[in-house]
Amino acid sequence: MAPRKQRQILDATLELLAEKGYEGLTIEGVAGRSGVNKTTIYRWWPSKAALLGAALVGAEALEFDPPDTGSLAGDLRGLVEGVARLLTVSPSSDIAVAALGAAVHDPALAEAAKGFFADRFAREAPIFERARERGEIDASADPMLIVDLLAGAVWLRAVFRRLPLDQDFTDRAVALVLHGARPTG
Amino acid sequence: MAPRKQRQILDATLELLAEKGYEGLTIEGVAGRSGVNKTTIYRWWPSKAALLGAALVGAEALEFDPPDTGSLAGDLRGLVEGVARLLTVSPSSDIAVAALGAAVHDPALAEAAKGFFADRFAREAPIFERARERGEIDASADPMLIVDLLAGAVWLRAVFRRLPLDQDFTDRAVALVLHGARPTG
Amino acid sequence: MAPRKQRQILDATLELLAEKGYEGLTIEGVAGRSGVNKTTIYRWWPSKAALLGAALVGAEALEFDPPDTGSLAGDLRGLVEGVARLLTVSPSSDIAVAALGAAVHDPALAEAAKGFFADRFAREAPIFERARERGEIDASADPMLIVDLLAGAVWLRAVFRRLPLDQDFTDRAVALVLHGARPTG
Amino acid sequence: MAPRKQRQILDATLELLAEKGYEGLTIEGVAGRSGVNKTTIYRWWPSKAALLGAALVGAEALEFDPPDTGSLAGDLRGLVEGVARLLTVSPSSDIAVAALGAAVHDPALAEAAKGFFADRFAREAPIFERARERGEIDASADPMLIVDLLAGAVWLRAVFRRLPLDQDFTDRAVALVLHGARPTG
DNA sequence: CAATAATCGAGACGGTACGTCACGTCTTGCC
DNA sequence: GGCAAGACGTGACGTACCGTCTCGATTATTG
Repeated sequence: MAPRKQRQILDATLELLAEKGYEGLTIEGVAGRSGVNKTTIYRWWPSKAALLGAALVGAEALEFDPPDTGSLAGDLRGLVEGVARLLTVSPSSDIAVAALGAAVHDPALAEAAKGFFADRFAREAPIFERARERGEIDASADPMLIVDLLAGAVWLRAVFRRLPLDQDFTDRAVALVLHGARPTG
Repeated sequence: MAPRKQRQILDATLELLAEKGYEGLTIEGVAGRSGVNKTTIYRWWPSKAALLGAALVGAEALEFDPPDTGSLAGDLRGLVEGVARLLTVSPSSDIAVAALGAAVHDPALAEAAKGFFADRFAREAPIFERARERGEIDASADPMLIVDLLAGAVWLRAVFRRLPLDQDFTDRAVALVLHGARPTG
Repeated sequence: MAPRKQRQILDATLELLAEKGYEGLTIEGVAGRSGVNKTTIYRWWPSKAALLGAALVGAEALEFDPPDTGSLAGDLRGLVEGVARLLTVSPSSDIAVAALGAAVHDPALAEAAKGFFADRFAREAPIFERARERGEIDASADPMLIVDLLAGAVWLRAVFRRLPLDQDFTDRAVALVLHGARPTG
Repeated sequence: MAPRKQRQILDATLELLAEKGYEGLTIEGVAGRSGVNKTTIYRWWPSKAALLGAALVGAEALEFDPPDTGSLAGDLRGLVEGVARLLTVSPSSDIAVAALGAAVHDPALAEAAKGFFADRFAREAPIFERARERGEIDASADPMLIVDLLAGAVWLRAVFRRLPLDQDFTDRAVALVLHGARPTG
């Protein structure tokens, strides 16, 4: 009913992904690393993407604790720093960037990515509830838009522009978005 | 001095990328499609990534005309719509998304992506110069931050969240950023 | 534990060797002819030479029945004729000549050739034992020298000089060697 | 009317043959070694075999001085030793063995080999004329048979059996052949 | 001494085979 | 039921040489 060797297989999957990237991640490699026969992997996961998808569920590296600093500005800074860390500091960056990059090519991973972002947002939402209670934003503000603007910019800079993401970037980005989202009147 | 069959090869490369994605793009496939021998391709480009990098240079699908509507709001809406179109409408989306996704895995393509974004930004900069002359933003505004926030959010939604990018999204995103970047006082 | 397609592969190898010679013998050709995949061949034999070596073991064309005519002269004539046939009559000549020619270039085949000649000599030795018992040669005669002189001359004429090997040659060669090896006193 | 770079090309051909054997001898390699363009070689020799054939003509390593010791026995010993040296001592062995081995596979080289042996025999014939004058053999003796027996045995042992060719072998072989060829009565 | 050949270098190409890697499938038998 | 072991077909990889072609550049020689 359930693969006895699941743990070893999924662990090896993430290790190899972090070490060699998505293209270097092979079923045979996972089999070798985890000391399991190749056919065993195929019995449970139909493809590399499915295997990786399963491995990512519950990957500690992608764990995420939403900040709660007492102010929206602080929380948003925390968010940006968290995303920046996720995308630039090993080993989470190896896993996250490779997996998200692969999601572009593969429907199964795309679905996983969608779930990942949905789940994340559910955990980020309280930040905005608290902010609304504190009067830092008004009801019409769009929390998902705000996090997408910030996280998107971080992705773009970290992955595509390959620019360093320093304190200054965080401050400016959060300030701009915050300013744009502050309550009218 | 120069590959005689360059045009055919690079054209076939982009076609196959659009049709089958990055993983489905093979040198042998390009050779077959372009009516050229495999060795001829290897003579000029050392890898799939290098070949794709070369093909992307001057790819019409990635052409980009910065908007000039007379107002910063209009220009930014134009930008967002342009990026959204690039990432969601075939065939440019097939090419752009696959290529950017692959840039995550490959240094050569990462470099190409960096160049692509740098070049794009150079063409977007005049938008902000005009806005400054019109007094829509002040000197301290950071144009690259603005475009990264907007383009990043578009990428996130189009590629990772797989959400539709409608008129409403454009308006809200531009409004927020514009509001946050408007001149103080 | 053992290649399931061994028979088909080795058969095809000998066929192609006979048809196209050693240089025309290719792994891909053998794969095609035997209806087997190239990788399957490489799984079991590391090189063309090793494959051919394996194919030659037990090749019917190289089978050899030592003559037993009742006299040394007759047996030696039988030997010479046998070698001449081996080296001049299809298909054994195609196989034997090509394989021996290739042994010159390849250590693995050289080893196979060595074994072939050693094995042959073991089967020829009884001829000389019988001759000794009959008093046709004395104890000091060197059987291997005798067969090497005869077989060597056949090789030289058949392969290098491309001279016909007729009855007359056989008679003269055997007579000379026999005369030289006859018991003293 | 004649290739200007002939010397360099043919020299390089023999060098490479000696170094890497026949299979390792490539037109591109010869071009590289001799500092000549590949097309220049193809302009003058249609194939590797033709090139090698040309290179072998006048190869010093194959030079041959027929012995003249004053007795047939001595001359034959000289012959055997000469052939043994040719086939076992570098660099002549590298060239001769490789070339003769390749002659098995290629008509052009086979022709060259034929010429080589014919030429050699023409130079060996005087040995037997002198022997006849001295009364060491009678008119019916067949010189070519004698040299083929001896040279053939040397080839067999040196190349196929990989046996050492010592003084003893020479003595025994010559004695046997000589004894068999001595004048009757 | 220039005109005119012969000879060569260079660059680009299609083509065959190489030997390798990873894929995904199947069968058999152990635990 | 889960797994290991082994054999296999398949596609693509990146490489080495093959043999050919075109176009200029360089030599000789000869008129």
